[in-house]
Amino acid sequence: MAAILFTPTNQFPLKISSKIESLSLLERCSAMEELKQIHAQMIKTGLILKTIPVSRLLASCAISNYGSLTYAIRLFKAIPRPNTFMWNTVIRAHSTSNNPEDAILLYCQMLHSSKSAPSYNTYTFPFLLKACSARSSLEEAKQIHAHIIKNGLDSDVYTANSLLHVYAKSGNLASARMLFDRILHRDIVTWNSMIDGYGKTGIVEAARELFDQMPAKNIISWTSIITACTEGGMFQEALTLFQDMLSVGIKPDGAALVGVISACAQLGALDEGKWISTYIERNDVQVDPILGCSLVDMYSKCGDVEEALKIFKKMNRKSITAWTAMITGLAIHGRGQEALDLFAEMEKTGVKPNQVTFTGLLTACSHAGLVDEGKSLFQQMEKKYEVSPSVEHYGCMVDLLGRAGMLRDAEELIEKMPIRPNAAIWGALLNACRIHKNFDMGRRVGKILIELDPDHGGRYIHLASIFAAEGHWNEAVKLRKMMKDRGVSKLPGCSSTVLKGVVHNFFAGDDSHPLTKEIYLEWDRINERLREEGYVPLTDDLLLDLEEDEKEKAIHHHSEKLAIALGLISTDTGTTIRVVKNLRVCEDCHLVTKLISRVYRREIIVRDRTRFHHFKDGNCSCRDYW
DNA sequence: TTAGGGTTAG
Repeated sequence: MAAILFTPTNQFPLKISSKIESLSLLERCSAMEELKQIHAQMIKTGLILKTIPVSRLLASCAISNYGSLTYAIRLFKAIPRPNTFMWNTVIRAHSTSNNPEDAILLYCQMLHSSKSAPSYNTYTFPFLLKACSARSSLEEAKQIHAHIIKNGLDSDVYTANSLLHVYAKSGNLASARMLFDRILHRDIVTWNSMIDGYGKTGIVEAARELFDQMPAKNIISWTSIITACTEGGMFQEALTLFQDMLSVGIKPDGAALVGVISACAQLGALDEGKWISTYIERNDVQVDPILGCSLVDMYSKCGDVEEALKIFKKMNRKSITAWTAMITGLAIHGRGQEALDLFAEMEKTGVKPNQVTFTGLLTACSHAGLVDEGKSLFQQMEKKYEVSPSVEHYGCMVDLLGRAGMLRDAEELIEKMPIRPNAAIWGALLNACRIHKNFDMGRRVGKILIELDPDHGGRYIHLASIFAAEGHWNEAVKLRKMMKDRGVSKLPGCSSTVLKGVVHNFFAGDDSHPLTKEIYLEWDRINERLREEGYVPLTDDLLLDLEEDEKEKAIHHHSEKLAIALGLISTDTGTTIRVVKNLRVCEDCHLVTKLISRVYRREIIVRDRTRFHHFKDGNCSCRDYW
């Protein structure tokens, strides 16, 4: 008589009467509770002793998205003589688990369990190598490679691809390339692994060359090259490749979109980011936790924090990464209190903060001047949350105290910190000395920094500007000479603005733009109009020993001013102008942008190296605290 | 059976 099944979902036929039926039921199963019932019925009917049904049951338990590895292992242990398929199934399940090392242990057990004949087959090694890849264990991969050669399985394309992947992922590109050249019948996976491995190690040009040579490309090839460009800082190329991908008719999925969304985030390309957002909605692309997180990050970094919040609130599953991205987003917009409120909300949901979350939180406190809150978080992070402060967290604290004018406290923290302070820590203190015009401390810190970071031009400039501000021109000139003698150059300031999908980059005094004449003429008009409003250029930041009018000329050709001037002549009245700058905005540019926002009635959003400035009606969201 | 995706101080 057929067994009766009672399922919570009632989606099942109510009986198992044959081997075929058990297989069909397993295929339709979608929850562990259902699987357990099938298991029970299989025991009752004796089907559990049949190889194929028990193999399928084991696979459902071990590999399906609703399964349970613990349950699978119990089942596996009860099987008297597991065959190769069953061994492979449990090895495979462990390779993607939290304990991939167990896959290797199982392989050893497998070898011992069958001494007479080899129990592995070509399916075994890809899983094992995946486990090595997850553990970043090149040594184990090499040992497995030896087994593969010994057993003559190295010509199997799956095995060869897996080996290639593990070598490429671990940065062992010479071995990966050797394997690649030896594989006679390369398939698309061979090519993709190679592109992804050359991309991950930062050799984007080589990845691009391979990509162009590929006989046929699929969505993973495109994703790999787009992601490689984004990770290698070639954001515009990532955007162009994305357009190429669309034009050849490849429909992007979530993973492909993440790469290009990140490129938009880095570029501050809001319109392109919005276009992708709309694409996701119109094409019903599933917004999984990773895609959602990258959208939140993109909207925050493109200056639209409200949209970031909307997306964040809509996300069903909020990972710690998503919470952190949102907290950091609020932080860089100076919305410190909201960042802290969001953290409190996160705690209620039981999500545990990590090191990056605390970096975001301390940044939030720093940019909003929330000194007590920052101090308290810093004290609690180790005691309450078991997250040890890293050099980044000390950096945030030095910045927080320093910006707030508590220079001595900041210096004391550096003296007491258990980790060796790096250049960034001293850099934060030097910046605070500059803001609060503490020249004595500034000189001291500047000298430490130049010793610690002798190739960083910004350090010399910082210290020289402190000397200059004090009127010590000789010392400032000496530093400039030192820089020149040592062959150190300063990272040039660069601002960009995106207009109709095209990125326009400007350096200070740049005359390479096709509209350069119009841009400089526009600046002259702006200058005249602002002076009528009482604008007096702030040249204090300049270290150059120049006459006042020369200083003004230098300051008026700063990259952000050129980008804003282009924005004013190229966009309609009332359009928000968005600029991204690689360095900190100078005092004069900050003042000018505030005035432009009032006089020209334009919202201007500037993202500088550390944060956002929203200029509107003559004010800036940073409240001049930056 | 093998290949692609997210958050980080100054």
